[in-house]
Amino acid sequence: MKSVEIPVSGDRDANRESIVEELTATFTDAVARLYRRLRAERGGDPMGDSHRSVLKLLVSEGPRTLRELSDHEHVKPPSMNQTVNWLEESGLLARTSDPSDGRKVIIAATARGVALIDETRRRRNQWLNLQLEALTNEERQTLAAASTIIVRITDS
Amino acid sequence: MKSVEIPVSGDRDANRESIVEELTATFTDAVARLYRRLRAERGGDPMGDSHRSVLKLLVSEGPRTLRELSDHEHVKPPSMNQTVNWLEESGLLARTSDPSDGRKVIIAATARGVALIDETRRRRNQWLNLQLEALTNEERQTLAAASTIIVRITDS
DNA sequence: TATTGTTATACTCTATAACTATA
DNA sequence: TATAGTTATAGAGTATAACAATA
Repeated sequence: MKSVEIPVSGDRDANRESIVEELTATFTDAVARLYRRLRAERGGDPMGDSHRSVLKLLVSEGPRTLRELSDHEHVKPPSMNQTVNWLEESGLLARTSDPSDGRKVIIAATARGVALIDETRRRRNQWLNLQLEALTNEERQTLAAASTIIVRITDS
Repeated sequence: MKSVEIPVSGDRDANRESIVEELTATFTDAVARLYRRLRAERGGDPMGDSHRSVLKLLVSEGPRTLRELSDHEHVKPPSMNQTVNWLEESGLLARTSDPSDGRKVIIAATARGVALIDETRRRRNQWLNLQLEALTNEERQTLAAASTIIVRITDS
C-alpha cells in the first residue's frame, strides 16, 4: 500500500519530465506554425528571412567570415554561401580577402545594404504588427520575455 | 516651447507603435532562429515537420478533408496534397471518399500512423527538452503563456 | 593534415497554373 | 458557376559530397 500512499521521488521526476515534454510539444508546434504563417504573410518581398537575417547581422554587428555566419544561423557553409551569393549579386554585401589569412573571406554589408535594412525595418511584418497591437501590454511583455529566453536557448 | 514641454497624444501613439514594431522585429527574429535551430537538431528523422504536424492533427483530432488540412497549416491545397501523398505512400494515413459529397476526400490516420505518433512523441526534440529542463519554472511558464498567445494569433 | 571557402547536385516544402469531377 | 481535389512545374532554402587554396 505504501507505494500508493506516498509518492516517491521517482514519480515526481517523471511528472516534471512529462510537463517539460508537454511544453516541448506545445512550444514546437506554436513556433513552427507561427513561422509558416509569417512566411505566408511575407508576400511579394523578394528578400527571404534567411537573407534578411544575415544582412541584419552584418549591419548591426559588423563584418564576418562565411564560417561565422553559417555557425550563427545554424546552417551549413554551402547553404550560407548561396545566401551570401544572392546578397552579393544584389549589391547588399561585399566580399574581400582577409590580409592576415588567405583562406578567409571578409563579408561586409555595403552602404546600400545598410540603407535597405534601415528602410525596411519599419515597413516589414505588417500582419504581425497588427496582431501585436491588438494584445494587452501584459501579453506583449510575455512575448518579449519569451523572445529573450528563446534567443538565449537558441544561441547556447 | 510648448511642443517640447508637453507630449501630445500623437507622440504617445508613435511611441506605442515603435514599441510594437520593436517587439515585432525581436520576436520574428527569435522565432525564425529557433525554427532553424529545431530543424538543425532534427537529425536523421525521415519525417519532416510538415508531415509530422499533419499526422499529429489527424491522430489527435480525427479525420479531415484536404482543404481543412491546408487551411489549418496555412498552406495551399497543392502543397498539402504533396504532404498527404507522402504520408499515404508511407502507409501512415488513408484516403476515402465522402459518401455525402463525391468531391470530398476524407483523410484519416491509419493504425500505423497513430502508433508512430505515440512512439515518437517522447523520443523527439531531445535538444529542446534539455534546454527547457534547464530553465526555471517561471521561465517555462512564460514560454507556455507565449505558446498560448502564439497559437491564438496564428489561428486568427 | 586541418581549415576555409566553393561548386555541383539533390531533397524538402512551398507556390502558381491548369485540369477533372462533383455540386 | 463554384468547389474539392489533383497534376505538372518552378522556386527558395536546406543538405551532402567533392574539390581548391591556404595554414
